[in-house]
Amino acid sequence: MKSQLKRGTLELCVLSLLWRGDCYGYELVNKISDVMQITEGTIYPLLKRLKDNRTIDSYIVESQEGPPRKYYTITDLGRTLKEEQEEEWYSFSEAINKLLKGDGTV
Amino acid sequence: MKSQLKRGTLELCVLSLLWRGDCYGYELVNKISDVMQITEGTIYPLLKRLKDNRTIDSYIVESQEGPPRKYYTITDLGRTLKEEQEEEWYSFSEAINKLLKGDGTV
DNA sequence: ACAAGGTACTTTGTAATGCAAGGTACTATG
DNA sequence: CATAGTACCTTGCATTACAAAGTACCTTGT
Repeated sequence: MKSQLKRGTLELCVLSLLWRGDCYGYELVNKISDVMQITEGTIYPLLKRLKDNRTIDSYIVESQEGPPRKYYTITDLGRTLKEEQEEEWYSFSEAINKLLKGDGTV
Repeated sequence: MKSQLKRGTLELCVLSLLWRGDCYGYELVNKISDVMQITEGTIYPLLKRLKDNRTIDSYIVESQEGPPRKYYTITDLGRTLKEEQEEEWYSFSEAINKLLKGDGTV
């Protein structure tokens, strides 16, 4: 059940992290799982969707500590989407908070 | 896409409204759609799930202004779940906000 | 009486997506 | 060489918001 809450926000989380700097997939998994429980099975398909979308792009970097890393970088389109989704998130979460508190609005 | 955000929170919204007093389905649709766009096709199946769950219960009341209304009332189990989900929502939304703002945590 | 519109409920099917589970392959360490 | 850690990817399932369509009742205007 809890997993349902993540829907729609995970994409924003990824865009937000990439907005601050390129990351590879495994790194994103680690960073995000500090904040909420997720696994690779969630992130890799999401990254693929975002790449198909042209929201992000990728490039390979060799590593001496293991297999090569696929770094992701946010595109201009991605930046636009990130701004939009951030707006949406804030207004949505405020609406929920308002409803939960039962301010006159409802 | 926006619809994805609602996942997991709609149930909490319904429980929260019923926590404050019994409502019939159509009334819930109207109250919630003040805050976010939803339709009957979303609420009625949800109410059915919650009833199967024993989270809520229902009773029929005749109406002079149209067809009889099916009022829903929250059960003790429902109250417990509402408290839990409310907690979850607050901690989840704060975690997202923290990630979006890029506080040291990530 | 009858059409139109609002109230109220229900069901069916579809799309989106988080996640478990399984797989590949490389490097370093014991 | 076995194990563990890093890093990637794919398949299939479960959940759930929602469009669409249908039923049935009451009120109001003509």
